[in-house]
Amino acid sequence: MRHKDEHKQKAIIDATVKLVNETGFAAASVAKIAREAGVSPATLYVYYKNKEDLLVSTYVEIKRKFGVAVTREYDPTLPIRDKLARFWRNAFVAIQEEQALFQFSEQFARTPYADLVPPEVMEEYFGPIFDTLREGIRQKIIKDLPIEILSVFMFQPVMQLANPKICAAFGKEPGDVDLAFTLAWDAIKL
Amino acid sequence: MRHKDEHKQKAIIDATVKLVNETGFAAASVAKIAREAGVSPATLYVYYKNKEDLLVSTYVEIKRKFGVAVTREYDPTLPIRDKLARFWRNAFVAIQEEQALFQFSEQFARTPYADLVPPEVMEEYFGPIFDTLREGIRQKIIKDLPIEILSVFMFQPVMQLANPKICAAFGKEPGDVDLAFTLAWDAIKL
Amino acid sequence: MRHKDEHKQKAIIDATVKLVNETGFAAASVAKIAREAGVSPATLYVYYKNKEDLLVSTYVEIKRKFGVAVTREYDPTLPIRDKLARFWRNAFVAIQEEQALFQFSEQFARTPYADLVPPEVMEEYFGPIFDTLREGIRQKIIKDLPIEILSVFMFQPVMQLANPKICAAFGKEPGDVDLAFTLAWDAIKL
Amino acid sequence: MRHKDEHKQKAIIDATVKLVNETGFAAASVAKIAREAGVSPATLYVYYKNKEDLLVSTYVEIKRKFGVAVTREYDPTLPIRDKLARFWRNAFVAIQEEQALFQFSEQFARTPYADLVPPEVMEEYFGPIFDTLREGIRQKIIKDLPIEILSVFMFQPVMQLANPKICAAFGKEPGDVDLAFTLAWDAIKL
DNA sequence: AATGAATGAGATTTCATTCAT
DNA sequence: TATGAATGAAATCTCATTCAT
Repeated sequence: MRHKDEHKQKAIIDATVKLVNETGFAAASVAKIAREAGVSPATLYVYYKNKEDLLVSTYVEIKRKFGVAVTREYDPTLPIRDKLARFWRNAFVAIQEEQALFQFSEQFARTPYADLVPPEVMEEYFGPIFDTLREGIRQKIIKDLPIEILSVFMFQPVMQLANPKICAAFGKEPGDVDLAFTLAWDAIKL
Repeated sequence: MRHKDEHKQKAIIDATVKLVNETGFAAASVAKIAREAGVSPATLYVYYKNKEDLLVSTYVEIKRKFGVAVTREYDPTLPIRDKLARFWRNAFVAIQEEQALFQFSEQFARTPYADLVPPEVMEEYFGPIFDTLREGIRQKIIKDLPIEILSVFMFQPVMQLANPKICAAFGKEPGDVDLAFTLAWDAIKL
Repeated sequence: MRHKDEHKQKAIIDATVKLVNETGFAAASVAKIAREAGVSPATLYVYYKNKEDLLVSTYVEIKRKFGVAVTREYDPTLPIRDKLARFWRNAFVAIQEEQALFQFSEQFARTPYADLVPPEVMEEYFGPIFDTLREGIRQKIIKDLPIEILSVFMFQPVMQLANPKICAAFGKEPGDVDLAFTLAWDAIKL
Repeated sequence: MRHKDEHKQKAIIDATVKLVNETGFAAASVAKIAREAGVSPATLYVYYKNKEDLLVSTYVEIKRKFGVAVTREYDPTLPIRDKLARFWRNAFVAIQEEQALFQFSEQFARTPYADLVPPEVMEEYFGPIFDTLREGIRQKIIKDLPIEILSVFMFQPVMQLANPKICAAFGKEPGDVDLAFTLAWDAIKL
């Protein structure tokens, strides 16, 4: 018997991301995704239970990738501010480098589909960030507020800044990222 | 598509928002929207040219409503910080009060459909906000950065904070909103 | 608005019966039925909720027709034997005249679909037959056995005899039917 | 398709019968049958040419089994009535013991597939029964009618009586079967 | 012999829209 | 204006079967 073809798996995910980004969730049909991926629509059902499974799995996989990218080179010995700065810069770079994946995840996250993803999954991928914020609070460096709220001020802006559709002007000059981080930091620091 | 039966018009918009929120754009079919609104599918085409027109019009209408709500009681004589604080609070209250409309607009905005809406429309609704930021820069009260970037730090967080799915803990206590505004202000103030 | 087209309704039922008889339940697809009926597959779903509804409704309708035909000219004053003879002859004629409908119902009845039909429906259509058998028992003309068992001996044979595939030789000669009824009567009479 | 793995062969037949009985011919797909049997869909094609072959072979095999069961302990020296009584009782017991196989064969026999089975095959399995009826006619013990018609009156009822779905009340008491045979015998005896 | 992967063809059903009233 | 009927096109998914191992 044959083995599952890793190449096909990747082609399907890429096609899904591309089509959803270009045409939206509503118009991204299984047939079109399959054609884009160069496989038969039936083949898609060898890899995924159904369309929902395809979309949710793709989302989770993307979130995992970003989780890895953002927490890359995590150094627990750094000062709080530097740790957060690294996460911030990592996030900015990752989003810039994988615009398509990011756009997909942003679109997906606003969809009712998103409720199907268990929250533990997300928690796992971004744990170090939350830990760092908690540590900052304990050390009285960061304002004593719920983690979700601090996260919103710290990381929501970077997601917009890295999106050239929204902030075309941003990120071209060296120093832009450090400057923007300062704003985020100013928001949450004590 | 004007002045036919206002009551039916509203029923259709409400049904559209409800269905898109609950089932997503892909599953919100004309037939289901019509059933939810208590009219025939054909009736829908009396009010809107086609499905795209229905969705885009609904979005623009929602944005208009939020524009009005956010810039309500605009007082040009107030200090910069107080003007922004009012926008902020208005936004928070408006989102809280019209969760469904807000959710729809968030979902819609990430859709390729959103590109069909001319940017001037948005500019018109939220003009006073941009003016205020520009004025703050001139007065050297706010950091001298592109308006889009300041907007991101100032208003992106409130959109998340007002969403109980993301920040369940927020907004229950009096003072929450003022406190949160302080964070946003700290980010952009000089 | 338009009205539902009785002609189309009938065309769909006829097409269903024809295709199921000729190709079996498995091969009788909605598309083929629609084509045979001269309507769009989508139109079929205006009249029936889904394929199962189409098949079950068709079956119930056929049973109703046969119920009417078998109990036609029911005369409560006749002797038991004559009443049963009339049911018997009616059944034979009805089956002969509507071979296709009968074949469909026979095939359907052996299908798991048949369990979806509530038994009261059948009871209603064939009530007079059961009443007559009960009366015969009371009058000590018929063997005192459960109605189902008597029914089996009385009416199962006629269903086979009227089927030319099984009994090609039967029913050509006048007197065949009366003769065959005698066998059924001999089985259940005291 | 002979003598590979008898165990697998049996598993496939059992799965076929089970699925056809529970979900009908239309829904009994090769994939589901294979899963139920615990083999790969491809394996099925080692044993049978195609799906049709699987179904027809299963039917013929079941008919063979019932033929053997019904004519078991055939004693040519017995009187006509006793020979038929034995066939009758054998049939009743066989159907009762192999409800699933019987249900499958009943369902299959009404299907257009059934026309693919050459009639000689059936004749071979049930030959002794037909011989006995012919003998009875010759001895002027049984009514002089075509064999098919006598068969219908003699054996159609037992097929229904042994089906608990139709005759739930029947067969529980000792003597039920003998009593019922009397009815069948009364129908055809001179 | 046995199998999981792969697929073209086709299944059922729903879609957005128009028609006739 | 308002609508239920009607439909071609397209949706998702499963089918029986073959392939490569």
